Formats: sequence, C-alpha cells, structure tokens
Amino acid sequence: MLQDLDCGKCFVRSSTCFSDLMPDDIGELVEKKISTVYKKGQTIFYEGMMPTGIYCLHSGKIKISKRGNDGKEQIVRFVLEGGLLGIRSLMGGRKYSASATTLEESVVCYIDQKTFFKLTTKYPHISQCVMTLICALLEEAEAKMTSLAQKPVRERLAEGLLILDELFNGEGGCKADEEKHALSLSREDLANLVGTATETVIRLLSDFKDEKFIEIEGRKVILLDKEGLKKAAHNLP
Amino acid sequence: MLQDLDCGKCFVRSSTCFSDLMPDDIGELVEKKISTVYKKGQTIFYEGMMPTGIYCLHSGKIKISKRGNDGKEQIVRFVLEGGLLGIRSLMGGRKYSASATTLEESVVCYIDQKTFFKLTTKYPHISQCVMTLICALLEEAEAKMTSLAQKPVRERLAEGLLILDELFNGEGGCKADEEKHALSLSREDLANLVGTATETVIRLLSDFKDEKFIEIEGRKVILLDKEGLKKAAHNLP
DNA sequence: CTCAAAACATGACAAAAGTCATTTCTTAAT
DNA sequence: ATTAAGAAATGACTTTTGTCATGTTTTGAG
Repeated sequence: MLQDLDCGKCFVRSSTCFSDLMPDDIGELVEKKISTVYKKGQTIFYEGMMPTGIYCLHSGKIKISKRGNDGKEQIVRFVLEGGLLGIRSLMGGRKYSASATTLEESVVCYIDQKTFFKLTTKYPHISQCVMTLICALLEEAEAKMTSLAQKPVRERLAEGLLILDELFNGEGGCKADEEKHALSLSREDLANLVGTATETVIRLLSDFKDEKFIEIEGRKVILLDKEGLKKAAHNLP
Repeated sequence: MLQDLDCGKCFVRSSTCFSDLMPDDIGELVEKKISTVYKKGQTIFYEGMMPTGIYCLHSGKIKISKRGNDGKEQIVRFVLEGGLLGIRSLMGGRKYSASATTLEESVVCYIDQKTFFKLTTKYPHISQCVMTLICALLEEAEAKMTSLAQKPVRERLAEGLLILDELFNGEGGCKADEEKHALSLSREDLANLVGTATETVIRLLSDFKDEKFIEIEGRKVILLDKEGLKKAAHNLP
C-alpha cells in the first residue's frame, strides 16, 4: 500500500472524470483513497463479488475477463492508465460480472462508494462523464459481438493485433522505439481475446509472419505492416 | 401519426424512467412527443444517422441490429413495450451504431432531445434510471460476447430460443395460450441473432424437433421441453 | 548457471460449420 | 382461388477451426 500519492499532483487524474474538483474535495480524495501496487498477474477483483467502491488505474495495464460456463476465459476489454475499474457494476448495483487482472505491475487507487457517490452528487459532470464512458463501452461491446459472430478467426486476430497496438502504443504509453510496437500478451491471452484456440493463434501468427505483416521475437509480436493487417482484418477504413 | 395518446394515462410510461413526473411535465410530454405507428418490418432509425431525440416503445417489438462490414446483419438485442430506443447514442453524443426495425406493428413515441434533457435535468432519477438501463445492457452484451466466442452454434441456438421465449412470453406479452410459446422470428433473423448461417439454424431446429425439445409449425417454433433446451444450451442454472 | 515449468510451435486428424444447388412448402397479392 | 415470390428444408461437398500428441524454446527460480 502506498501512502504518498497526492491526487492534487496526479497527472492521471486530470485526464479522468475527476478533473475539475475543488481543493477540499481533492483533499478528501487524498485522505480516503487507498493506493495499492499489484504485481503482474494479480487479480484486483473477481467475477461474482459485490463491489464496494471503484478503482482508478494510476499506472499499468489491466485485462477485464469473464469465464464461460466451461471455465474458459474470455477477455472482454483492457483498461489503461486513467481508466476506471468496476464502475459498471457499482453504478448498476450489481455483482462484478468479470474479473480484473494486471498485465504488468500496476498502481491502483481504490475509492469507497460513499466517497465516490458524494462526489457524483456534488459534481454532476462526473456522472455525465461516467455515462459517456459506459456508453462508449457498450458501443464497443456491440461491435465486438458482431465481429465475433461474423468474422473468421484470421480477421479477428488481425483486428485484435491492431487494436492492441493502438491501445498499448497509440496514445498513452509511447515508449522507447525498441519497446514500441511490441505486444507482450501471451498467445493464450490473445486466443482468449479473439475467441479461439491457442494453437490457432500460433498458426495464424506464423502466417502473418510469412506474409511480412509482423515479426516474432520470442513471445513478442512486432507489427511491421499495419496496412497489410488492416486488409487481413477486412476493415475498410 | 397519432394525436390522441395521453401520457398521463399511459400504462407503459409508469414502468419506464418517466414514472413520477409532475403533472405539468406530463402535459409538456403530451404536447411535445410525436407518436407514430410503424408497420411490421419498418425501420425507425438507421445505423450511421445522428440521433435528435429518443424513442419510447409504446407497443410492439423491435430488433436492434448492426451490419458487419460485409453487409451481414447482426441482431444485437430486442426492445419490448416500455423500452427506450436510441438512448445509448443520444447520451453518448454519437451516431446510431445500429438500426431499429419493428418485428410487428408497433407504436413509438419520439421525444426530441431538448425536451428529454430538460426532464433529465429536472429529475435526477431519470438519469439514474437510464444509467441503470445502460449498465444492464453492457452486462448483457459482455455475456453475449462470451457466448459467441466460446459456445458452439447448437448451444447458442438453444440459448437464443430460451431467451426469446422468456422475452416474448415471459413477463410482458402473455397472450392467449395458443399464441404463447410460439416464436415467430424468421430462420434468417434467428441466424442473425445467434451468429450463424440460416441453413445451420434450420438443421439444428430439425435436430431439436427430433429430440422433442420443440415443435415446428410452419415458421413458428413452439417450445415443448425447456429443461431439455437448457441442457442443450449448457446453461447450468 | 542450471534446470524444471511454462510457453511456443507443428503435424495429423476430427469435428463443426459454411456454401451452393435444388426441392418443397408458405404466404401474400392479385 | 391462383400463383408468383419468398421461406424453409435437405443433400453434397468444402473450408475452417478445434483437439490431441509431441517436440522445441523460453523464462524465471534457486
């Protein structure tokens, strides 16, 4: 647990629904929030638990995943720096319908529901902001539904690689050039994202390598030809 | 267009986010809302258009569907009496990402955004109610994603039949006993819901008939053995 | 550095699902 | 009531994807 994170100086906060708070409220946030460091692979909350607050991702990357009724994992979405975790469940007043697991070491701030709802009541723009977030998630979920229902695995994987690249290298975390464009999800995670078997992912990645769309370095995948991948994904724009 | 629908006496309204309005506001609603009768198969709004308000379904049934980039339809969800249409797009400030088409003759009330936002500002419980609705949709969408990604078509179809039955016969529209338990979606719609080819749906329906789970009467499908279907759907509860 | 565990890779095969062609049945319009 | 258009049904065949078995590489703990 970290004691010294000051929300007032938090760069991440300014890009979230919690920008534009009055100093007193920031003070209360500093006092009430509980910041925790999670190692890679640790789970922050589990499907089926009742939420008692929300989590805000200060740094790191997180996967949100469900289990199908045969126990197989399905990755539903990712959360990056500045993202909120568990907001859907808290606002809907329902149990978590998915689990949150870190993909790398992450710092997560917990805000209990009382503190959170006090803020939403005082600042309507927070509610508005959360509403917009959730609407965007729903739109994405429906697009992914369509993709899963209609596209063959090859197209979904190409699409998945592009989305991951955009997400991990696009806006947020522009790292050194060597680090860049290297996705470090396991083949299994990739399969659970795209909805297929691990072996199928491995085979298709080899195909993409042969076609010079990507380069494979150990477990890392490096995108060489995004235009080619876009064609493979059958994504017109 | 209908002139004579009185929101004050509207049974449907009382079960929506618009319950508990003060008489003046109901008066304004009566004046401002535009009620229209749509015949079976007509489209209320199209994917890609910008919303200018919301629609509330007074009677009938509606399918919400997207087009994959090869033009194939994917049914995303259904809306029944009392349901809101286009709310996600309006609240998110984005174009419709799906179209709304009637499955039977339906009466739909349109409320322009100015009137709607006036109400949400005045009555916070409306915003709260809408938020809860959208959270529920997101939860369902994520469950459906998992189902599409992990279950074989047979299980998805069994699941789809059960959901349709629950939806169309369960709470809302309890009709005469003969009508009951008869789903009248076309095989094609069923395929577009479940994410498969029409022929596959037809073949699996024959299987279900042979297994005495359902009865087929022309285009109607009648559920005989829901427990059997549940097993086929691999749904534990 | 070493070694075991985990992740990755590949082949062979089986099962699932899609496509195309054709026939039969319904439905709705004349 | 008749009939043409649209749905539904069925068969044959192909393609896609999953599964199982097995070998290879990578990684991280000690």
